[in-house]
Amino acid sequence: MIELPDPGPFYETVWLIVRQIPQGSAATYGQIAGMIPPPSGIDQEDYDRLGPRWVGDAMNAVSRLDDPAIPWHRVINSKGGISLPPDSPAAALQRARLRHEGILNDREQVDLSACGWEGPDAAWCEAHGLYRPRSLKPPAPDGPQQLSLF
DNA sequence: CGTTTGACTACGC
DNA sequence: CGCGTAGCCAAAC
Repeated sequence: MIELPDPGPFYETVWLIVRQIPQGSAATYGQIAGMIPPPSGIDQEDYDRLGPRWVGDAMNAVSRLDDPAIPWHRVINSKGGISLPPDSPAAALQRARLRHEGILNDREQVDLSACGWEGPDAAWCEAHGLYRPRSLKPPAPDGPQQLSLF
């Protein structure tokens, strides 16, 4: 099934991470990139800029592999939206899967503050030489916010 | 083998 | 808050 000659360690690492995203959660390209140390020879500064795009490349490659073990649909952009061309079949599939998991709101976006992935546990990250991801949820300046409903 | 494009983001209006 | 832009590398053409 895998026809790509050698996707490279970076892609493999991306796929490894994406496999950890649980049903009902979503991660962003930048978030995933931020978990991976810069490939050798790449400045941190450059990597911050390019990493998210490479993650996108890895997702593009995965759709060609069509590996059901990699929940690529749970990877979205920093705005909580789908980055595929809206009219493409792949986008339709992603929308359908996200909707099926109940995390796509009426504006066809994922509320990252509610469904944003918090990442694997620290032990897992350390075991794989990865960083813990930054949280996608809004900063809590002073402990858990009281939900002021009234 | 040169050109074009893109599954990104941060930033400015 | 939505839309346009720059920057930048690797794939895809």
